[in-house]
Amino acid sequence: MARRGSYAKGIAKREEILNTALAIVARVGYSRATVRELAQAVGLSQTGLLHYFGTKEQLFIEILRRRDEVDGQVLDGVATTGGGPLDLAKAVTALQRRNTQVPGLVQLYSRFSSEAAEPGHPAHDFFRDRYRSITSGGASAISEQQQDGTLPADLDAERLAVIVFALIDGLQSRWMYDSEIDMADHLAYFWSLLGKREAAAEDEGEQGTRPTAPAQPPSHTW
Amino acid sequence: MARRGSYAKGIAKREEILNTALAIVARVGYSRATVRELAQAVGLSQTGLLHYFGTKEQLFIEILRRRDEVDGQVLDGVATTGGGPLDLAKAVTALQRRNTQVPGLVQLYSRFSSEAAEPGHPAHDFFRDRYRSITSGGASAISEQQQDGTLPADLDAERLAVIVFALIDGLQSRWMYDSEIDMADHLAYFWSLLGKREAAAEDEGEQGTRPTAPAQPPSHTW
DNA sequence: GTCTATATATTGATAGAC
DNA sequence: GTCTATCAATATATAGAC
Repeated sequence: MARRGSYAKGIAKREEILNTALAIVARVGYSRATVRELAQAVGLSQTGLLHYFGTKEQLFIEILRRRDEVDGQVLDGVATTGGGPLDLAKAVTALQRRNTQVPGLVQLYSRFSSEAAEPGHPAHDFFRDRYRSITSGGASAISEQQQDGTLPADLDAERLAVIVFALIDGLQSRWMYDSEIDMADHLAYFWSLLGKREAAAEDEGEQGTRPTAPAQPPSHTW
Repeated sequence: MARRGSYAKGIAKREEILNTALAIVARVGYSRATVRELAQAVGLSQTGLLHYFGTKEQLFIEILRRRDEVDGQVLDGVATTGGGPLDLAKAVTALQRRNTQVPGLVQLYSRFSSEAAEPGHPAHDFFRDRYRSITSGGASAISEQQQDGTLPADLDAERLAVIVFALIDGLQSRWMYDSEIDMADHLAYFWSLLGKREAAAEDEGEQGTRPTAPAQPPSHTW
């Protein structure tokens, strides 16, 4: 993109828009999140908003990217076992619990990803890459935990990673129809079925956001 | 609905439309499955098609109902262990393998169900009820297998049922982005993690449609 | 029952002024 | 950078003839 005018200001405004849009979508969901509606919510005209993102799809992609970033930061503070490897069970369970608070985002993800499944869709590559990324990241985490002894060594890390993230998606789809079902609880139960488990079991009840380790460990960007 | 004119003929035509539409959608997917397109495919005008189903949503609901019926019939011939209870692992694995052959239907299900997650959507109740139905059916099957000894007795049948069907949905979402991943294989692997397993393991390789038992057992309509 | 023609409603995108 | 005004593309639904 050509940089003219106040470059820094443009970025800042973009950030501001993104954060607001993220909050709006989280509340009103996908259907009402038209470009017009979003523009109005951030105090811009439709054209003004599109000026920053070009198309609706690009805007939504950026929203989801931002969400992933935020989630990654949350993970850093909650899912590392005292400087050890990422505790995947703890991580995904925490994120799933978090999702309960932002139904609109869950809906955005569900609908947008299902639409973009079509090969020619502008967001197709984004989701494809994201899937691969989280799967490979998840598989790595599992492998580390296996060496660590916190997960059984005979598990197929790659296949398990695919299964875990598929389960997460599926639970969200289900939850949208029945908010009574506890996504985090089901996820924790799944981990408990894997045999040996350290952290997954202790994460049953409340949604306490106790900062286990306020250190500054590596950022898990997926 | 008021019955006038040839009632039987109306039903027959409806059936014919449904079967054709099912095949069309299975091939072209959701986006191209507009009422117009579907109407043309069955040799009717848009209005002519809508005459039978009222709205697009109703049409799609009926298509999915029909699909479930067909799937249920398939199950009857493949997933019963010699007159015993339904082998859930075998059943869902077989269905998942079947889904590989009808990408358009997988897409229809994914997109339509994500759209209908919105509370006011015409198809919301259909999916809600369907989820409940398959979950309760799945939980029953698991319970029976536990008594039967083909599944560990300490499993939480209800929670496991939710997990299984969520996993199925999630694998489909993933598969649309990466048709290389073997849904049935991952599903089978999941079952293998549950400890004791009888039938799930033998279902690894090919997609042979050998009719294990050509009997006429009870129909599993979920 | 089925068709033609049309109404209606949305929405994302663009042109061009300021 | 931002806005007003407008375009253009769908797609569903309906009116009314045959």
